[in-house]
Amino acid sequence: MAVELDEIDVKLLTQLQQDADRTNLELAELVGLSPAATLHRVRRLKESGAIRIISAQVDAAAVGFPLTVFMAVTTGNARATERFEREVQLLPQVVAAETVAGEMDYWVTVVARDVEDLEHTLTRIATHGGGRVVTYLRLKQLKPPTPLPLLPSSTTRQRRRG
Amino acid sequence: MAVELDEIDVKLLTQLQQDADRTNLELAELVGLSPAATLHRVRRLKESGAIRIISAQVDAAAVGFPLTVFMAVTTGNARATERFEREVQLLPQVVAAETVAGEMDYWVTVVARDVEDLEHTLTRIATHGGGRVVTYLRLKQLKPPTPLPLLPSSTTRQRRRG
DNA sequence: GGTGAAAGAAAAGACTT
DNA sequence: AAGTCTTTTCTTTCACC
Repeated sequence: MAVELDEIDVKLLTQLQQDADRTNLELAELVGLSPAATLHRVRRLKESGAIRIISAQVDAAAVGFPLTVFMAVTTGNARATERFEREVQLLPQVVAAETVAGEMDYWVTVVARDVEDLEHTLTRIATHGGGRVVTYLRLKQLKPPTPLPLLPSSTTRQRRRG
Repeated sequence: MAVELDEIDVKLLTQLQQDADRTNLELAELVGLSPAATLHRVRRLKESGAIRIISAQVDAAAVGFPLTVFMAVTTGNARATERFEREVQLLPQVVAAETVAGEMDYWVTVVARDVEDLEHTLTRIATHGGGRVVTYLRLKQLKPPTPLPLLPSSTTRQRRRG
């Protein structure tokens, strides 16, 4: 919790997570601040690292990747782990990967143009350090990415539940 | 594959996925086009649905959510499924959820301020339709979200592998 | 940290190729 | 579709509160 947020910061972050494709003027109006102050705030949020990047969310299916597969992966020994981590970085079809603690060791997101493409990527992973591999074919978004349930940093510890 | 892309579209989408916080002028220079043409292209990509939204990627840990947990969930009967889907929509700590085909039925992303907060959310899910629930605590990003490995839509079917 | 105004930059539109 | 030019609008900075 490195960054302190007041109510306006929370509003700004919530708005920007939903749609960052707005002019500073619109944003200022939305949060009830002057354009100049809004600009300052947003810059501060970027510099502080609260906002990592602004990026375009591309519809994978619309641009030729109708298949998205999530994979839970375990690796055996240190050698396999190393191979696996390298392979994940190299394969462009792997669009995200996380290290996790639990029943499995990694969570990997793969996109594919077709079943053949998919099979190729899964095989590569299975034969490059992947031990147990469980795959899940993404069917649909039940809840699309939602803004974080932010709260202002109160001096007296905040606590609220949804 | 609803949207046809040429080489410049691919460049634009790749750039915008990495950083959409640039002026149209900079973007135009990057892809080697005039500002007006670039503006047209980007608008077209938004209208066609290739670009879903432009959004701020917020660092959850930096703004008070040090814990991210992925959950694989199965629901039993139709009644449990309905309860579960409703709960997922209601809980603000659930920041994303997907329907998947495979060993489990859902993939859910949860953020939490602390272990207590997390326990609360996991219990809510487990007691609202969640059948078998497997949780994975996110440790670190192995491969941060990467642009899709886009290719221009050639008339003769394109095919390339990484 | 905020406001308001003025200068500079970028986006939007019309026209040409 | 793309380039250039002009108009309109937004962004940015600065002086002040």
